[in-house]
Amino acid sequence: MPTGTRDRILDSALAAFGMRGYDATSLDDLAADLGITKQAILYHYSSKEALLKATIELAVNELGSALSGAANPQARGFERIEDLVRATFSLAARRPEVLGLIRLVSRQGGVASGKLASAMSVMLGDAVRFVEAEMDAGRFRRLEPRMLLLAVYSAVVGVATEPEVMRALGLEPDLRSLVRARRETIEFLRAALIAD
Amino acid sequence: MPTGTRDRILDSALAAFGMRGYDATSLDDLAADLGITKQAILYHYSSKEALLKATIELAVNELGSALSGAANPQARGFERIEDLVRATFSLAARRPEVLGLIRLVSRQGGVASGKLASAMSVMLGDAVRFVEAEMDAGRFRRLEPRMLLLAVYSAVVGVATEPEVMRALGLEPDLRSLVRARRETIEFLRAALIAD
DNA sequence: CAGAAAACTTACCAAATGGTAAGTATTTGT
DNA sequence: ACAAATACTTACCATTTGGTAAGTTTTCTG
Repeated sequence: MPTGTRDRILDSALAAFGMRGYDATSLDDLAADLGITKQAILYHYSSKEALLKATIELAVNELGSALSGAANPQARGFERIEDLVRATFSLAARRPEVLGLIRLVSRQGGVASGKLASAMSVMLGDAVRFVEAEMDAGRFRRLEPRMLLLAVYSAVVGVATEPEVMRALGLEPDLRSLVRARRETIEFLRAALIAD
Repeated sequence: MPTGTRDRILDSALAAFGMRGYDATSLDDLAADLGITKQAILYHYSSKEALLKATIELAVNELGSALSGAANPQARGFERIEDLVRATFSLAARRPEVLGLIRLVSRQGGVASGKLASAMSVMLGDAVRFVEAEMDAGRFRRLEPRMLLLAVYSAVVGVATEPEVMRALGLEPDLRSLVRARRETIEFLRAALIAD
């Protein structure tokens, strides 16, 4: 629970931007939800765009700490991937808005994508090195590491954040289905990654 | 090239909604691009929402015909998946707005998602039956068919439509990279799907 | 060729939106 | 105790937005 008004605004904005979209969320809506006036928001954040940047920063930090908290440096090979996928699904269940916002920005690009890109490329750089090392050790199938990561990222984030497609497949996007989706995604990735 | 004004509006709207987003596109913008007035748009489509529904219908049809045109009914096993992935990437290169719009709507849900969901569930139903048959024949690894499709769909559409993540990975989202992404995605799926 | 239907345009409008200016209450440092 | 910074609110405002009403031109039809 955030204490200060500033944090409450940030939290509410992250939820609204991540779930309903940036353009679809007005400052008046946000203010009404928080029981304050729009100008209180503009006091803490100089503009709507500045608020967006702050929410992106928060989302990237949350994703980063969720993943780094999960990544046991001892773990080798597929175990480590499994940990990361679990952490991603856990985040998707706990705070869907975080992945929602990251997806939104990473697709749209725009002003704030610079921050996201630079923060992501550190994480992705580590990931590339890990995958390369595993390939060299013969534990992972040899594929182009960056493309492989893109496919893995897309699959995991897509499964975790695509409720309408789940519905079209006749699956309700509730917690039980999400757990099954996680299990199946891990099996899918296991099959794709592990060298024979 | 569309001839009538009505078709030109639809085409332009699909491009704008799919690439920049629904809320981010105003009817005035659209009208200015087309060299007509906003009221000309509202003459052909009763409201912005009605226009959105029409663009979704068009996008679903384009995706449908791209996929059904690619799916050689003779093809069995992974060949068929390969054809579909190629067709999806080809569509992503030719008309990125089509996949963009579908992704947008499938994530956002909202009013128009009903149309999309019903159109998609036919295609997905066929896909589920195909995957199940291949599993029964022992050609595909046995996984939960619907979850498998969700993962495959997410991976393919994600790779094909996530330019910012590609950039974060140090890959320029140009045609050459897209071709490589396609090849790597196919290899990735081959490894994941084909039974030992 | 008349008239009516189709395909627009010009003229408005009410509501919503992001943002500014100025005032007020509250906390804080000295 | 007092000034100054902090944390707001009330009052506006220009612009944009989707949409309506009514008029005008073009095209089809009998």
